[in-house]
Amino acid sequence: MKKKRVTIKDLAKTLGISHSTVSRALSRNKSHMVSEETRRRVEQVAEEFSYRPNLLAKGFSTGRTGTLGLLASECHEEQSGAQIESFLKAADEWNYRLLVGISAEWDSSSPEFGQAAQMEQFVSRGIDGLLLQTIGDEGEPERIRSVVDGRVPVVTLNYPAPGFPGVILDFATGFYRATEHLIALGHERIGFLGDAWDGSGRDAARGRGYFDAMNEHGLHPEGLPVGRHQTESGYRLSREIKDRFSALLCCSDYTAIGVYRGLAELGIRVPEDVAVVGSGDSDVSAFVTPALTTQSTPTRGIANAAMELMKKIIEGQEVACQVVLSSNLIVRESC
Amino acid sequence: MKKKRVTIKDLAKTLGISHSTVSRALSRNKSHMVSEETRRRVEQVAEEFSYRPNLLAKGFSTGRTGTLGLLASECHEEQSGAQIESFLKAADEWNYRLLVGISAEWDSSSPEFGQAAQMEQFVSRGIDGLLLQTIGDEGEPERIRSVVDGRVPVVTLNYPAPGFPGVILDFATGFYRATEHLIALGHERIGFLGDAWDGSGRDAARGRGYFDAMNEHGLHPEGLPVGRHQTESGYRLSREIKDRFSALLCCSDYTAIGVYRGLAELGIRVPEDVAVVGSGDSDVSAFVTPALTTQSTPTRGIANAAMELMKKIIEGQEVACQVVLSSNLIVRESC
DNA sequence: TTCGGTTTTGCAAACGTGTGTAATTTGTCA
DNA sequence: TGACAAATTACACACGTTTGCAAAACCGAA
Repeated sequence: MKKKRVTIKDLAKTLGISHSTVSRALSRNKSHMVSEETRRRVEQVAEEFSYRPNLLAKGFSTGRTGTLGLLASECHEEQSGAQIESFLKAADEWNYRLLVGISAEWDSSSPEFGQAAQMEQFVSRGIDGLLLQTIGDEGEPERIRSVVDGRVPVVTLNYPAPGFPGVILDFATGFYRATEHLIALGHERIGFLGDAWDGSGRDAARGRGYFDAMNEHGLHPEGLPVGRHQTESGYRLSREIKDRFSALLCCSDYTAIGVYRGLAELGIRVPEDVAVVGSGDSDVSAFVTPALTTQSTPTRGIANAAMELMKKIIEGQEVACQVVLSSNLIVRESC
Repeated sequence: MKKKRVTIKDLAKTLGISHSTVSRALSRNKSHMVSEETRRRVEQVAEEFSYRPNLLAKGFSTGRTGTLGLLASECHEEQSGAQIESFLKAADEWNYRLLVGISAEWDSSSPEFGQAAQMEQFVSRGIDGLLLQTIGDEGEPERIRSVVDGRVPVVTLNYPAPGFPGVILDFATGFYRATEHLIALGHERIGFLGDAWDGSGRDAARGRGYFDAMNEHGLHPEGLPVGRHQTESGYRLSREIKDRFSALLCCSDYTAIGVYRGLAELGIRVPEDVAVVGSGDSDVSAFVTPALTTQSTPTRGIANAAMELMKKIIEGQEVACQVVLSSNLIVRESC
C-alpha cells in the first residue's frame, strides 16, 4: 500500500547526474551554481515525476523546518479559538506551518502533559520558533528558559515575561478607559469580573487599568473572581451581584452575555439598572440585545505582530522587547 | 547562542559504549535486547545530561512522526475554533501532536496556498495521518487521493467522501427531527437558512433532513443561502424574512443570534411571531434570550471518534468506512 | 596550445536515530 | 575446562537532504 516516495536520487539517476546537482538545481538560492540548461532539465523531470521534497529530511539536514509552535491557553473555548485561527492565517501568509498545542489547564491530573512537556515536544520536533500564550503564574520565565534554553526563539503573547520579546494588547489602558467611561456616565459602584487576584493572574492587566481608574477617582474597586471565562461563569456570578453594583466590567464578552441572562432572570435591566462592558469584540457582541459595549481585541493584529517579531528574531535581528498594541472601547448599547 | 543538543552519541561516548546500544536502551519496546544493568546506566546518564531525543531525526529514520495533520475548514470563526480545540485535546490524549491548517476559503486569490497545497505540505512534513474537514465540493475524492496517494491515511470529518473512512455527525436526522418538532408545534411556513444548494454544499446534510421532513408532511421547503456562517449573516438575512416564515432553521447558532437581533429591530418577536432553531449548541446558546433551541454538536465526541478511527488505520486494522454520531435536539425557549 | 580563471559538477561527509547482522561476552552443562 | 547456546553489544548502513571542497569542464586571452 505504502508507495515509495520519489527522492532526489531517483531524479539524479534518470538524469544521469549526481544528486547534489539536483539538490542545488531545486534550491532557490543556490541555483546560480548550476547551469541554466541542467536546471531546466531537472525541473522538468521533477515535474514529470511529481517530485515532492521530504521536508522532514530537509529540516533534519538544515536545522530549519518552517514550522512554528503555538502553545495557546485554554481560556474561553470560543474566544481563544478565534485567536488560534488568526495565528493560523498569519502563519500561512508568512509561509510557516503551525504545530498547535493547548497548555493543559483542564487536566492537571496528568502533569506530564502540561505546558513544559508540550514545549519540549515542540522543541524536539525542530520548530523554528515558539509562540507562547501563557496564563497567570504558570509562565515563570525561568521555567520557559530551562526548557527552551536559548535553542528556540520565543515570542510571548499577552503576557509580558521579563527577558522575552512579546506582543501584548494594552488591556490596562483599555480597561482604564472603560472604567472612566462608566464613571463619566455617573456610575460609582463599578464591579470587576475577572481573575486579577493580588495584581497577577490571567486578567491582571485589565485589573490594573480598572484599579487605577477607580483609585484616581476616589472610588472603591471591588472584584469577583471568575475562574474559567465561560458564558456560564457570568450567569453564575450574576446571582452575587444583586444591588452591589450599578456597572460591571467583564473580562470576556461571553461572561458578559452570561451576566445578561442572569440579570434578566432577576428582573434587573441592562443598561437601565446595571451597565455592562465586555472584552474581546467577539462576533456576537454587536448582535446581542442590548448590543455589548466592549474592548476591541484585534486578533489578526496580534498574530501579525507576533509573526513579524518572530521573523525578525529568526533572522537574527535585535528586536524591541515588547510590542504593545492598543485597544479601544467600542461603545454600544449596554451602558 | 544556539547550543548544541545532547545526542545519543554523546551519551554513548561518556558511557564508553556504542550509540546503538544507547538507542536500544532508550527505546521502550527493544529494551529486552539490553541488559538491565546498562539500561539503568544509560537512563541515569540521559537524565543527568537532560537528553532529549531529536524527534525530527527519529521520524526521519522510522517514518513515524507522532504528528497528525488537521486541515480544518474556515466555517464560522468561533464555532470551528471550538472544534479545533477539541481535536487538540483529543490528539494530546492519544499522544499525538497536531499540525493545523485552515483550508483557505478566505483568499482564493492565491490558490497555491489552497487546500491541496496545505495537504502536500503536511504530507511532505511526514504526518502519520490527515484529518480532513473539507467543505462543499472542494473536497473531490480524486483530488485528495492524487495528493495523498495512499501514503497517508485520511479520516474525513463531517463530509462523507466515497472511499475514505470518516466520522460524520448525523445532521440529517437532527434537522429532520428539528423540522418535525416545528411542524408538531403547528408551523407550516418553515424556512431553512444555510448553504445546501442542489443537495450539496456545506449544509447539505442538514438540508436533506429538512427537505425530507417538509416533503413528508406535504409542506413546501424554502431556503435562503447564507454564505459564511457569521452572526452578521443572520442579521442581514433577517431583513428578507419579513412574514414569509413562521419558523426558521439556522445551520449555526451564531446565524440564529444574528437573526434574533434583526427580527427584534423589525419588531418581530421570538418565539411568539417566529420560532428559531440553531445548530451547534455553542457556549452562549443557552444564555441568549430567549434561550436557543439547537442541535447538539459533540465536538469532543467527533474528535475522539476521529482519533480512534485514525489510530486503527495507522495500526493497519480494517475499519468501518463511516462512523456516524447522532445529534439530538436541545429544546429551549426559542420555539 | 597553454595558461589562468570562472563556471559547473561530483564526491563525500554530516545531521541523529533505528536496526539487521555479525561479533563478543556471558552462562550452563557435561 | 571446554563446548555450545543464549544474551548482550558493536559495527555499519539506511533514511533524504544540504554543503564544503576538490575535480572537471569550459572559456577567453596570451
